Amino acid sequence: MGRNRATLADVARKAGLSKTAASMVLNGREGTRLSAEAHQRVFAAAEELGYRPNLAARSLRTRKTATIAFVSDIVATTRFAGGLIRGALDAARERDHVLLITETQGDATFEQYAIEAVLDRQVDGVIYAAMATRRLTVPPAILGGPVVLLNATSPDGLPSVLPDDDRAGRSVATALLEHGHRDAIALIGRNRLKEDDPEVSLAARARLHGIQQALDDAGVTLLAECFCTEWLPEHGYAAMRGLLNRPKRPSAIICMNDRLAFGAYQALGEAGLTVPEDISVISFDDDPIAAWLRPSLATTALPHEQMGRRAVELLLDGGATEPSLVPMPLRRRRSLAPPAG
Amino acid sequence: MGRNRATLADVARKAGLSKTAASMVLNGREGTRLSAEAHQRVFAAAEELGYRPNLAARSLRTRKTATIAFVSDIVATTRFAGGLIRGALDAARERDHVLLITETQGDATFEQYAIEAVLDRQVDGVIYAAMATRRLTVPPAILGGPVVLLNATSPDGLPSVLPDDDRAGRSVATALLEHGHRDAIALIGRNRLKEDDPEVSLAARARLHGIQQALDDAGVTLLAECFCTEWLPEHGYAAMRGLLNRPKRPSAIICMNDRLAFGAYQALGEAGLTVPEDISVISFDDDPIAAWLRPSLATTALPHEQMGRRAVELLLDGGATEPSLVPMPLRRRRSLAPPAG
DNA sequence: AGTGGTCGCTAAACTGATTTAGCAGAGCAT
DNA sequence: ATGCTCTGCTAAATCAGTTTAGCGACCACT
Repeated sequence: MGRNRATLADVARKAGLSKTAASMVLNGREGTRLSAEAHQRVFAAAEELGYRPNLAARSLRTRKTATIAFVSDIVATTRFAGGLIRGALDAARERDHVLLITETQGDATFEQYAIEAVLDRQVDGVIYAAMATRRLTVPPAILGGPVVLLNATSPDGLPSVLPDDDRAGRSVATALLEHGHRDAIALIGRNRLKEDDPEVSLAARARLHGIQQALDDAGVTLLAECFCTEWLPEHGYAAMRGLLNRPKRPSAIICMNDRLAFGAYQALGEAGLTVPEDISVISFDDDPIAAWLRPSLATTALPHEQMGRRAVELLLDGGATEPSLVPMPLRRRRSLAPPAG
Repeated sequence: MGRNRATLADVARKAGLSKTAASMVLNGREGTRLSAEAHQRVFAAAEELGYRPNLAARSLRTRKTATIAFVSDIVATTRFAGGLIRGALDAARERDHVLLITETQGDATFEQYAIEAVLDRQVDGVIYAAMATRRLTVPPAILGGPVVLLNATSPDGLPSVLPDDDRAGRSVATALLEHGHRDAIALIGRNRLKEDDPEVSLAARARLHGIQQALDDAGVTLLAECFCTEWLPEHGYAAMRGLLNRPKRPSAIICMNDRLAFGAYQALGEAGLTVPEDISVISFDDDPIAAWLRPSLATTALPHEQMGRRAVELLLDGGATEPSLVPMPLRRRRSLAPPAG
């Protein structure tokens, strides 16, 4: 790869100047007194030779690699990761950086390996990303340089980027209230583990909190709350069936994520009920399926790209130490309507 | 990052030997005549200092970085990419390599930039990946070193990795034949553009070919074929509705991908028909939604992890120049049954 | 004439590894 | 005593850049 690339020495020779001069000109160093003509000659030579610096050599001296490590537990390879990586890639490119991606798969040995691998390559900083929004402790090895937590926080007070699930919870509840739903709103996706253990999830608690705040403010209480061991379609399906067996049918459902909502749709369809005429549905994440459902599902979007971008910005430009909360925009879609009759 | 790491010189000093000796011992060089005791001392010193070589320095000398570039048009950030990247990451780790990921977004300027960025970092090879299985021409700049095409082929005869869509087509059709479907099989997702232009898609043509071969072999002809401008749920929905308006109702549907099948499910549900009792459905991709649908959707899985893995293997271990076809396993699920009546 | 300052530029050190060439000493044969 | 080989190790070059220290020429001023 990259055999016979022109070196700085080649450029200098062609320009009839020293390596020093060539280096200074190409780096646009201020305060050097090289003549305008010398500049011309160096630029011309570099251009002609198609010169590109060898970054390995440069970083040996400067201890900068213009490379960021993106270390994740498992996020890099899930459908949720795409946006995070894309945002990070974009922001990195804008700053002339590049991303070295590794995955730990939640395995301590792999994590150790991944971190050594990136540190050996002298990365300028590490973005440590988690698939589920949660609290974690970062491996001490990476604390020697800049670190930003993505979709996670740590007790160390490291800079971090999180989605604003609390406000999302409020938006979701408020959207239902605005449509006139009050005393027949049900919630699918309560989960003690997720709500109580910040190392498992921060989102569940925050979403729930936001929802309850907004309902409290309106003097509304939930008609029912369904607990789910996981947030997968089958659990949403089961929960929805359970709800339909109760005496009072809900006028609206809040699902803790879109997959639950997908399951709820299935149960509603089987029961011969239509969304939103019979029941409104709203949820969280803006998974691609949300837009594919019939009718399309109102939801609050996890701002993955923004988050990835913000992480790079915090890492390279520095920034606040308190968690950086990224808003989750509400996607108003067809699954909302005023309560029937 | 990585300030005050011990250097080889530190190790050598502590071991009371030269850098040369330390380097040779740590690299396990054969044919050197260093004493067993010297080995001990070097290992002990390295261990004690937590020595890790500076790979920038090493690669300056050796021209190897143990780093692979993963350049993709847009694949890195879509739900389809996860598996490709995960497989590549796994295989790379097994070979002590790491992945530098960039995305071109299909934009020539970005592509140019991405390629320069990775070449400047002296990567050992490039995996050039496409989101849609298709033919493309690779930018000449990367031809200076090893290249493997992932989910793509090129006219240059570069090594490439493709899913075996043709065989998948056969599997799909055969699965229906085995269930006894014959003269009432319909196909959703014909698309001239995808079928005829290899720069748009190779999969459509191959899948179709496989399907038709299997049907021809059984002396069966399709009941109907629906053309779709895109392979999204809404198109599957529309196509399915069209099919249900025809005089003879199909006993089974083949969808060219799972999203189309998802749309078909929606139309079937609205029409009050049940899968698989009234109509069997089978498709391609094994998108996560396939398992979430009710009933779960039989499909042929795009072997993303295998493909990513294979790409790294071809790149590092060398290999055949003809396209490497990775089998697409059939996922037998609940959406298949013998025709009604 | 001597001193000092600015201008325009370069030699050489430095980064941390690998690799080539070769040295000192021991052992042995002549 | 001389020459030879083998053993066990090291000095120095090298990779391709950046950075420090400073040199020679020219000018101005006292």
